[in-house]
Amino acid sequence: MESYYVTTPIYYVNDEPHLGHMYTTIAADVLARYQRLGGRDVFFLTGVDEHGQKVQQAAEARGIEPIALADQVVERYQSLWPELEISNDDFIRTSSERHKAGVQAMWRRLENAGTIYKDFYEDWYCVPCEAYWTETQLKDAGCLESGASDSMHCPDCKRAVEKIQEESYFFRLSAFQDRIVEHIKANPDFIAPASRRNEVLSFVESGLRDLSISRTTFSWGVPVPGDEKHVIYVWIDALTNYLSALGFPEQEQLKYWPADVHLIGKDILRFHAVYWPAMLMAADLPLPKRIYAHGWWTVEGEKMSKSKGNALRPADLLEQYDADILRYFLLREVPFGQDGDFSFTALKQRYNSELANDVGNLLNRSLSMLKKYRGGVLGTVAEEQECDRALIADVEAMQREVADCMDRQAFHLALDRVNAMVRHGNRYVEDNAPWALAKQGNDARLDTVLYHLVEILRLVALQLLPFMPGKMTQMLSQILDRPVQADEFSFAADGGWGVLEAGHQCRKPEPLFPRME
RNA sequence: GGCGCUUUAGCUCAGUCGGUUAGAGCAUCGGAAUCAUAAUCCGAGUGUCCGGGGUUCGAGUCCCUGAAGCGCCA
Repeated sequence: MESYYVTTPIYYVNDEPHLGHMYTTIAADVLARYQRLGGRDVFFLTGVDEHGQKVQQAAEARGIEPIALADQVVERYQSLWPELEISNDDFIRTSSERHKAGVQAMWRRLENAGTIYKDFYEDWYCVPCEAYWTETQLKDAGCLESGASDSMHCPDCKRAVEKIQEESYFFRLSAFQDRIVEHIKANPDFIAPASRRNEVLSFVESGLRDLSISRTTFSWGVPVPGDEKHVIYVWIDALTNYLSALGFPEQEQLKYWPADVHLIGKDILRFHAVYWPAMLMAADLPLPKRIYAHGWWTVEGEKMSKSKGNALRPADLLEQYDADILRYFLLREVPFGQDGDFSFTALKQRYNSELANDVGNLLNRSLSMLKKYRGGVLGTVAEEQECDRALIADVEAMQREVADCMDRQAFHLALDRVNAMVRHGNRYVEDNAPWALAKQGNDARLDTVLYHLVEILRLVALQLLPFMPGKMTQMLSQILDRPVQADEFSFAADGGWGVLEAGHQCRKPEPLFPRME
């Protein structure tokens, strides 16, 4: 069976779960569910990054061990994901033994390949503030006292900062510049969306500098093999999660590697599109097939921030809306890859027009008529007319086009295509006016029309199942008249036209998406 | 400062290789229908395709230039 490996980033435990984490993880889940329906052997990974100075300091400030702090935040993620119907196959923690083994193995591979060397890392340090600043940060903040780089001052307290030198291991990133450029050029879909690809390309072409990959200033992390006063810095530690979760290095044959897609936020694009491929090249491992950087959400037109206090908390959203509604809105409202705005009026508008009025009402009116005119039982299909054939052709086109969209992570277009199918269904009802057929006693035509309606509803539900697993299992329950599970379906067994048979009984409908007032 | 992107209907956006009358959804207005969650369907549109210049038989599309907004890098 063909495999499919999709990942989210590992989320940093210094931060509570927010809308951004929720967004990436839902997108990954929809891909995973869609591929499972398509019969692929799916591995969907998410997890947390627990290491680093910030977590160590936050733990110290609270007088607890870093692992205790991490445990608390991990619990927040692990309890949130099921509420959002996230179907991840694994959850990787960087503090786990299997991850440490993977990271240290990666280090040794890089070392054996001759791509690691020891040198000194330079930084600026403000003694009173106990804060480290990079030269770039200071220059950006305009902290040059006399315009010369040896007279920097601290952006916070404005006092002079001193240059410190720290022993550090380096990775020869510069040696991979040409190969990375070649790879990006030879694989147009490697980095998506295209605008990000261009950014990365110009960044790499402008010249790569070697990367500092260890620290001695904190200890909460994976020790460098053979030099325990060094801790492996975030790049190698975090990125290697995608392999350690698969059993690297124990498993020589990594079943799911290379990943089909790493979903990431645009803030970590460079690490995934440049550092990670270089590391994999050095370690002589295949590169992921695609890295997709999605955009940011604003809330009611404003940037989310702690100081404004307008950050949307997933738990609060879930009190107001079904997980399915949030999943649908997030993926429908904004093209994946672009920034978007989360507004409650937009959510309500989309919900009412697309889910309540179009999908929900088509289900309701169709099953109501079936109940009213035929006791809920499907009849046999008589002679098909042109409009019936057009409807079937449209369903089949929808299935192909949605598949194409999902291959490109174009969620909003996939949903738009399904909505077009639903509109076609509503048009079909008007064109055929089953109530008139019932009045005329034209049973043969009435049965044919009702059958076509129920079949397209079933196939529409199947396409929407990855997006709204809860609502769509309800929809399928109404159609199939039995309790169903999302994972019992597949495109192979259920995706064809005509699976429902004459004599099949459907349920009396209940509104699936009640209108929001 | 360098590189790149964007600018199209009231709003959000699509528009392939230069080719008939520039499209979709939402919102608005008019009509039809009564199966349905007052949902649905049909119809009507409205356009300085950011400005200016150029290439061409022909430009939303290609080239030059200006403006505004944004991204990455420095």
